Amino acid sequence: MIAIVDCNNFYASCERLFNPRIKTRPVVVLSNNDGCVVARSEEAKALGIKMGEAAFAIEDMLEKNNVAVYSSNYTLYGSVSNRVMSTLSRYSPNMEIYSIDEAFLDFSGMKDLFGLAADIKRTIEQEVGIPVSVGVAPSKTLAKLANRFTKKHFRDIGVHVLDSPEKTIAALAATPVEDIWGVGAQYAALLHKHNMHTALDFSRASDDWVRKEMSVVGLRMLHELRGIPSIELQEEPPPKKGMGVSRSFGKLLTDKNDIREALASYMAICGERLRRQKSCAKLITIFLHTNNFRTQDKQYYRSINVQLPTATNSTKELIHYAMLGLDRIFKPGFNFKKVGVLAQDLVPEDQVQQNLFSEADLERDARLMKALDNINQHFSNKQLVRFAIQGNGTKWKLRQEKLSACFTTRVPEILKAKVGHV
DNA sequence: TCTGGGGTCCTAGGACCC
DNA sequence: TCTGGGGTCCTAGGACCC
Repeated sequence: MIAIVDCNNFYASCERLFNPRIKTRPVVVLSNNDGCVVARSEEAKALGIKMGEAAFAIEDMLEKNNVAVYSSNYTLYGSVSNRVMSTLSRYSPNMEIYSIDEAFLDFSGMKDLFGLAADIKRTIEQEVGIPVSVGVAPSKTLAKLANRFTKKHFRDIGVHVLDSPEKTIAALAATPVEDIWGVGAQYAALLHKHNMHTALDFSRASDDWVRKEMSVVGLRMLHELRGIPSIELQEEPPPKKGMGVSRSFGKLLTDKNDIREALASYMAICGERLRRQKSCAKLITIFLHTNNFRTQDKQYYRSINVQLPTATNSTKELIHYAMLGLDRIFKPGFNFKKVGVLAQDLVPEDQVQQNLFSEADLERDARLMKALDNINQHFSNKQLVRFAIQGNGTKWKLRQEKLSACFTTRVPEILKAKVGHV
């Protein structure tokens, strides 16, 4: 049996954790750039605020309903996540951290699964202060389904175990196809078109039809819903195949120099992440595009691959080649919204084929990067030390107007408690 | 004026080789 | 009038997840 533990409204719950004053107010957290809603408390959901809704479109409504609005504070959420995960790891030797707010636990061979799940819920809420829900079932997909089922129908219990055919069928029948893990808008439309509306309907579809219409991905889902585990628990996260950094600009940009600054800064972040996981990239992809929500604007989307002569994770080298790429795809006369970079063909740092002629440079570069990382790390990854080309971000940087403090990671921002007189 | 970012996996089709 | 077939690698695009 497999359990999935999922933090309820995670980002919103994190904001509440350090700000008791918003315990009873509706809370929403916005995406990067304060663009759209990415997390909502129950009260916010009850107001009809949708996931992904554009913030500017509901501004008045948020104010009228006294909604507490926050910019995303990933440093804070990451550190709360670490606490949740370390508590969870006490409950099973085999665990997969699936996302910032979810983990699968292997419950095979364990007894009293309901009691165990209930204990997890109680403990996380007491020790970390984040509400969670737990679903337990024979497969990951059914565990996710059990989790959603309890959230919808038994929220106050927050724990559900599918340990009998009767309970499984009841949960399948109560779950619309679009709520199945792995079914998005396209597959949901397809299933409805063929008269399958609940997970139970889908679980009774024929293998051949599903294979043909939904590929092997659909087939795997189908088997999982029938209780045959087909998606394994992944304890070690597999090495990343690529890593990308991109951001929408705080405002539209037309000037190539501004875009160069932004791209250099994203490349620097990417380089830092590469060094942290001790990888080098052999290929980088640069892309640049306009805002396709603005129908009044001419649209432009281009990307380009730049093969690096030697795999590298030196910010200096990476920026150099990123700029060459940008030179080839930049075109004046457009309102640009976003630029980004993907580092691909990653190889372990210690397996890089070195170019015979540049070893001295490589070593010097590596020392420079190490010094730079040390300093920046000390200042909570704020990229205090930058290359000149990165500029200061005044033209393109994100809007983050409602950022909460880094309560858990920056000493000056640790929560202060006042005790005694008012 | 304002609509996120970072990933994964799968498939189809083209290029190329023998 | 005829115009192979199979394997591999690459890329673009689609679908999904949180």
